[in-house]
Amino acid sequence: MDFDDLKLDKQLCHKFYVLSNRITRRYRPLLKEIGLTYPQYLILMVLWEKDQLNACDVVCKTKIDPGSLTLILDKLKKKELINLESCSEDKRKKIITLTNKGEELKERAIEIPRKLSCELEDFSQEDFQKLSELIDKFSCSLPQEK
Amino acid sequence: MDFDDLKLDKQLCHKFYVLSNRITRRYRPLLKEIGLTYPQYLILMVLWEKDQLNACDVVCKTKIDPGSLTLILDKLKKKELINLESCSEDKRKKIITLTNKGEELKERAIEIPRKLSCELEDFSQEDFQKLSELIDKFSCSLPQEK
DNA sequence: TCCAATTAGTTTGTATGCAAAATAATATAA
DNA sequence: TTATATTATTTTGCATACAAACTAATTGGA
Repeated sequence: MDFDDLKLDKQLCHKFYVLSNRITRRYRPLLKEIGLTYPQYLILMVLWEKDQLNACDVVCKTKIDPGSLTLILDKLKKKELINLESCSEDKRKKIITLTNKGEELKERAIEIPRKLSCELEDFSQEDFQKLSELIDKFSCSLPQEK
Repeated sequence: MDFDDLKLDKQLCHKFYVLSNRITRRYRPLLKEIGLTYPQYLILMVLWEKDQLNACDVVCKTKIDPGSLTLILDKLKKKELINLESCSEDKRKKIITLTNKGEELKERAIEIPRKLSCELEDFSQEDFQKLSELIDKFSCSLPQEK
């Protein structure tokens, strides 16, 4: 029988696994300077774009697991970067709002993508664009999750 | 100031984060059928290609964190899929070997990449190849880690 | 030869990712 | 209206990912 399909080098999944972890590792020291982890950074990014979201919105945008989100939000609250309150119209919903401190962190965070993009060597804007598009296309070609 | 660089949609890192998790999630039910997690599957894949590796080799190939590897290997041993023994020439090294049961699992595992590749719609072999190449190129353009 | 690197692996503590079950509140259909 | 379904979030338990500190064994250089 032919087992070539089981060779690690051929697995796109493994390339994603490796690169995703490696990218996060790249962010880590920079994020540490402003006291954030990567998922915490994701959450703040969506809030910096549009403040006052509920947990569900954040899950939708960041794709962070809902179960994990609860814990991470608690941590962001403890760091006084966000406020949490339940929605008066729909008490199931939890409204997330940036504090001043959270809003101000944006100024320092903006340096992160800038620093990191400078690190890339021999990877052009066009490559970047193309890679981005292919990932989106691949994403769309995967079966929907429920 | 311009904060466009902080928009989530523009972050390649996030695309990787999302897709990598999504792919792993796709594997999970199939792997569950043969009693493996994704990292466990990675380890077995390298052993199926070449049996009798030490922990360091496995780290190199799979890029699994060394600290995590210790635990995962213990679990694979508990499932009687591998044997662990220390190398006689260099006692620091830990030799990993497939058991018969571990070797036999290959037959069932081969179905996994086959099933999953069938799931992709509108994503051609050429796209696949191109994506794979771009990821490699991107990978190379990242600064080396120590 | 002997000690200072270096290498291979382990341990510890923190932070997710995730499935699945559980809660609580709201929407909906009969 | 009322029982049922759905939605939003939390909880629980397990499995990594990772930095950092640590141990043990081996290598290399003075």
